Amino acid sequence: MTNDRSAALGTLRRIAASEIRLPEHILLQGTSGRILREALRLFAERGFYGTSIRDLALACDIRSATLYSHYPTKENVLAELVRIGHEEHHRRLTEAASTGLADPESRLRRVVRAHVLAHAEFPMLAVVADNELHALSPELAGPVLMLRAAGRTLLIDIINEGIAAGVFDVPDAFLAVTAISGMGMRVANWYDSALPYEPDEVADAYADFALRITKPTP
Amino acid sequence: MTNDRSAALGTLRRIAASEIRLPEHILLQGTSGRILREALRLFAERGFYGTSIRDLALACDIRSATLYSHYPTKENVLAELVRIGHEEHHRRLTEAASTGLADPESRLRRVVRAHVLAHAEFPMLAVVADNELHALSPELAGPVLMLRAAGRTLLIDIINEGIAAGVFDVPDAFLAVTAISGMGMRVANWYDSALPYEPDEVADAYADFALRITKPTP
DNA sequence: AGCTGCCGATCGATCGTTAGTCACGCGCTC
DNA sequence: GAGCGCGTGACTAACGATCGATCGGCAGCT
Repeated sequence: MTNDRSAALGTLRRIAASEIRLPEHILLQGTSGRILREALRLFAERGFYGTSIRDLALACDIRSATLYSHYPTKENVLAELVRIGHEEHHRRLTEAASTGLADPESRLRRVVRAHVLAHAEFPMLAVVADNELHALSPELAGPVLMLRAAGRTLLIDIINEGIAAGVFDVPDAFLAVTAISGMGMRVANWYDSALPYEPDEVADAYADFALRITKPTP
Repeated sequence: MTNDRSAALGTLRRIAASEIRLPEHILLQGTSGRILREALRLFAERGFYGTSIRDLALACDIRSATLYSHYPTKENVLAELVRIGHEEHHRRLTEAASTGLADPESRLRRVVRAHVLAHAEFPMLAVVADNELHALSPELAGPVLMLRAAGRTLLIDIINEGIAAGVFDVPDAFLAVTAISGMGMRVANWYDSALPYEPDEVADAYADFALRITKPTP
């Protein structure tokens, strides 16, 4: 028995969600789109190395060679997904940070909401972008790493700004950032639209948690 | 160029830590121990499917055939690591929950501390146990799933107990549990002993965050 | 001599990728 | 409008490499 990956399927899911979702502005017409969608699902469930070109082709109901009419390599398919995921996440974060009231509390609430919403609305995309990034070569991952750094900086700045203004009081800003961003990232692993929570509710609750963490305790 | 995974190595780490650590009570003598240690590092950095038997053998400075003198299959090596990780985590959690003051606030603080400590002291073990569990066949993963469920129940019970006693006030107990356990799990990905934080400090800070989340706001 | 731990050689299967071919539909010229 | 060239997208077949796993045998020890 050399390789029976399917034996473990359906029992131990790495991600709860089962619906394939991508941002609406991403065009998914034709075979290229179907490949991207099925790759999203398979990479999220089994990982990049756990999915073969033939697995992906089978899911798309095409032959494996046809994949190469649409994407140069398997790695480029992953790179496309990782890029889409990070760009969507970064777009939402920067918009949340720059729109609306400018006080640290309002900004933090909006940014955490956006962070959590992105992970609840696109769980597969978030799981792939977060956990399969390491499978990319440096040249393909480079642009994405800049987006990640920018997002991290954005959150740190808000926290520090709030501390400086006296509206936040947290023992350690770095640890607060890791906690807030970390709990949001994990949402992608457990959230499922079958749960009795709308993404909006989760985002509101987590934004509340973030403010409880950062605001002064009596 | 069929398969050059090493190209992506050293640049995009899935885990910050680089020190191979296992609980002290685990015997690691001889070749079997070296295999387990190197498998821990490789599975944490590249994933189970991203690590070949020959990669593992090379890291241990033995030939791939020798591996099978110590473990029946590659999957069994992973199963052993996943088992150790979950047992250690569960042992710490149950001990924290049952020792010391019995009020919900004290228990929550101790359990979150234990949860975070386990992830900061053994980041590789936590990453493998959390993210590679899906690569196990159902029969090998079964026992571990029970430990996971027990840990989840433990935290939920403490929260609900605190709510019933009136010392906790949280909009939604389930969401609070996902947030608290989620932020702790992510610690394994970013914590590194080279950072200016001791595991104890992180655990204290996160326990503080958990109580800020659960305690009533003024 | 017998046991233990390790290794070289190799198995069949599967990996990512490529080459070559063929059917279809478009816009072109006559 | 008919015939044609051509790009597109799909296919079959196969490549060399690597996969997980197996086997017999050898060296060193008791």
